[in-house]
Amino acid sequence: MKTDKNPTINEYSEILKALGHPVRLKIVCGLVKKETCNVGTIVEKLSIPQPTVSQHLNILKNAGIVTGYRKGTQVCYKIENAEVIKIIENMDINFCGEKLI
Amino acid sequence: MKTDKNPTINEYSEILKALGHPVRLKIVCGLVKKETCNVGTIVEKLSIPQPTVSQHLNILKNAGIVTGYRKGTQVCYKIENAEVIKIIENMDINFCGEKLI
DNA sequence: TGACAATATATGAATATTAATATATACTAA
DNA sequence: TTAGTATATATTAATATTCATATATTGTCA
Repeated sequence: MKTDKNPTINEYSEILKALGHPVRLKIVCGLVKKETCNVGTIVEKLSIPQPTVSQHLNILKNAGIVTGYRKGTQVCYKIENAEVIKIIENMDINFCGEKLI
Repeated sequence: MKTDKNPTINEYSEILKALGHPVRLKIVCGLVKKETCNVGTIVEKLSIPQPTVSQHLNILKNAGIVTGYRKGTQVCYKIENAEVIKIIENMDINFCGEKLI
């Protein structure tokens, strides 16, 4: 309840909008479970073209949800935002065999 | 954890997408607090044209988030989805004087 | 019934999103 | 330096969203 630094309605709606795409939600759920993941692994697991994945990661980055850090030739992404972890962990998702990352 | 009837990733992304708009998030947060509200009141409180409000309510209805019921000449909306209440109540929103509904 | 109030729907223009292809950049190893 | 791997960015066409105006529908009451 440190109300002051909490996200405003507009900030939350930005976050929810970014999470409101199946590919991005899979990525974020995966990162909540895995802590960290590089781009190539996401590309493989989701079977989506690499530029498309980078574009989605960029949207998540702009929403303040993830950050990336270099690790040699790869870039690893992780969740940046504690609020988002709370939101995701609070949802009872039925993964029904769905593969994440 | 009755995993079977919980929303899937795709269903959740639909919900989050619907919540990912400042006007709709205000409406939903307001309904979580107020239990129920008619269209006219939302129009007044948010100072947004009536058709625009009806359109947003329709999006929320299609996402399974709210339902409306007639009460004489008015239509009252309320939250339909328990998952959504959980999501909203779990968020630490800084309303900073923002008026809801 | 007619008039009015409350809400919904239709339409369309402006804008945004999505996702693919092509290309550029950054790092590593030889 | 060069080649190769990993990732990012640019561009673009298709599609979707947003939001306003105009109009239709539904219910109430005299």
